[in-house]
Amino acid sequence: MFIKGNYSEKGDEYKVDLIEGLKDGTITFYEQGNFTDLCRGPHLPNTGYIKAVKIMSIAGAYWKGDEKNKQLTRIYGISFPKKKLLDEYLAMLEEAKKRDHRKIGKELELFTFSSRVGQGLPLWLPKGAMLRERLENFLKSVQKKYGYEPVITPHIGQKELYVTSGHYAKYGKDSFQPIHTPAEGEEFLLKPMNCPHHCEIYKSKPRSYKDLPVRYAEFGTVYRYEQSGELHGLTRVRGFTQDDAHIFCRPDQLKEEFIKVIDIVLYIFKTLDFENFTTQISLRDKEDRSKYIGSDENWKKAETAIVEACKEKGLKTVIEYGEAAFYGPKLDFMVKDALGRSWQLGTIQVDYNLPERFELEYTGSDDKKHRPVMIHRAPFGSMERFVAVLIEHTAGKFPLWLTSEQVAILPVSEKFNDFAHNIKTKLNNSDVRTIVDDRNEKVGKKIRDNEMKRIPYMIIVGEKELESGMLSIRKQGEGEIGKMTIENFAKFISQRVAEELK
RNA sequence: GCCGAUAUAGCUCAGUUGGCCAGAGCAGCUGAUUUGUAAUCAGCCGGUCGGCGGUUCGAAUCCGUCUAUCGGCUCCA
Repeated sequence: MFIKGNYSEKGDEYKVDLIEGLKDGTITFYEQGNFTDLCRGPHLPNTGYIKAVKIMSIAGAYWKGDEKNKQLTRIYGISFPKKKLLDEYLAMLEEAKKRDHRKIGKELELFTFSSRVGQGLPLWLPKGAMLRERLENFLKSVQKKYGYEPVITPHIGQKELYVTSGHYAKYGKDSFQPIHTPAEGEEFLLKPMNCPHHCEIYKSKPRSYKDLPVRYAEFGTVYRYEQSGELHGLTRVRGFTQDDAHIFCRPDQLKEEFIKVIDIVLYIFKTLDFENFTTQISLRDKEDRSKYIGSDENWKKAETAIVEACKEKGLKTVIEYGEAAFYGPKLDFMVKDALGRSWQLGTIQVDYNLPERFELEYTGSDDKKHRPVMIHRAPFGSMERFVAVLIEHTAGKFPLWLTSEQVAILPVSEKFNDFAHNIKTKLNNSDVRTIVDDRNEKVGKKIRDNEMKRIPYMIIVGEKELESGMLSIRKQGEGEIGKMTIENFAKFISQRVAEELK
C-alpha cells in the first residue's frame, strides 16, 4: 500500500494500474542509482555494461496492448556490450533490407501498386504474372496427383450466402460493403473466402459415403478490408488469391485426410527449399469456450486428430491455446521474412460449422443422413504472400524451373546478333526460356546488367563460338563454368529443372 | 483504425534561414565506337516538387486537409 501510495503521489497512474493488476501479491523493484522501477526483472547490475546504444524507432503502442486503452509512445532502442557488435548488427539490418520483397519486386518488375487503383490491391506485372502462373501450374499438378478436382466460382455472391455462413454477422460491418444493383433490395458481396461457394457445389447433388472424400480446389481471389495501417507489400493486401481447397470427408476419414494435406505442404515446401518454417497447432482457449461453435465432442475429436497427425508426421509443433478459429482448430505453417517478422503461410483448418450451417449431408452405409467434416487448406496461404516470402528467401534468385528468364545470350558485338538470335530460337524450341541482350554495349556492361536481373545463366558469343560451335557459359554469381554445344546446354538446363522438381 | 515519420524525373537521391528558368547519377532516345567475362564516350529527352486549399510581393520550402508509402501498435474469416 505504501508503495502504491508513493506512485499515486507522483501521479504515475500506469505504475498504480500495474500494481493493482498484480495477482500473486509479490512486487519486485530494481534500483539504478536514484532511479527505482517496478519491474519483474531482471535488470543489469549497473549501466556500465552498456557501451553501444542506438535509438531504433519511436512508435505508438496501446497500454497493455489493448486497442481500447490509451496509446503511449514507445521508444525502441538497442544496446550492445561493444560498439563493434552494434555496427555488425546494423550492417546485418542493412543487408536484410536489400532482400525486402518490395524493393526486389520493383527492381525485377514483378508487381506494383497504384494509389488510383487503391491501397492493398497489387498489380502483377508480366514477369510477376509469369512467375505466379508457373507456381500455380506446379500446385495444380501436385493437387491432381493427390486427387483434388478443380472448380471455378465467381468473385461475388449474394449477401444471403454470407448470412448463411455466419461471416456477415461476424465481419460484415468491418468489410467491403454490399454491392447494390438496379433491383430494389438486391445485394451482393465481394467474396472474402471461397468456402461458401464450395459448400454450394457440394450441395449440387446428393452424396453417398462412398463418394467421400470430395476435394475441391480453386485459385480463388478474395477481398478483405484489412485495416489501412496493417497493409504491407504483398504480405498483407486487400485483394489476394488463395491456393484454396476444401475437403469434405466422413468423420472417420478426418485424420487420414489431414495427414495427406500435411504431406502436400511438406512436399511443396521441400521443392521450394523452404526449410526454416515452424508449425503451430491452434486449439481452443482452455477456459473460455463461449466463443467457439460446435459440440464439445466434435472439437475434442478434431483437436486429437490434428495433434496425432502432427505426431505421426514427426512435425515439431508449438501448441497455442486460444488461437483456434471460432469454427475449428487449425495447423499453421509460419516463416520469417528478411527482417525477422513472422508470417503465416500454409494453413490447414478443421471446420464443423459450415457443414452445419449449409446443412451438408451424405447418405451413410446405414441409409441414414450424416454430416460431413470440412477441411480448409491452403499450402501457400495466398499467392501474394507466398511470392513475397519466396522473394525474401531467395533474394530474387529464383529456382531455375521458376524464373521467367533462364538464359541471356550476350553477343560481344553487333556482328554476332544474328548468331545469338539463332541460338535463342533453338533454345526456346527446347523449352529453355532465353533472351538476347543485343544492345550496343560492351560485354562487361551486359554481364553486369544481366547479373543484376538475376538471370541464372549467360552465354557469351563472338567469333570463337561462331567458328567452333562451343558456347561459353557463365553462371549467375559464379562466373564462367565452361564450354558446351547448344544441344548439351539445352540438356543441361532441362536436367537441372527436372532435378529441382523431383 | 491509432501513434510517429515520409512523399522532388521511370529508379535512387540533392535542393542551405521562403527568392533568378528545380539539379545529379542510373534508365530511355540519338550518334560515335564493334567491343571477350560485373559499368565505353558524347549529345538529347524527361518533373502540375503526391492532390486540393491557405499564408506571402514571392512557396518544392511555412500552415491546413486529403491520398499514398514507411516503422510500430491493434487486427488478420
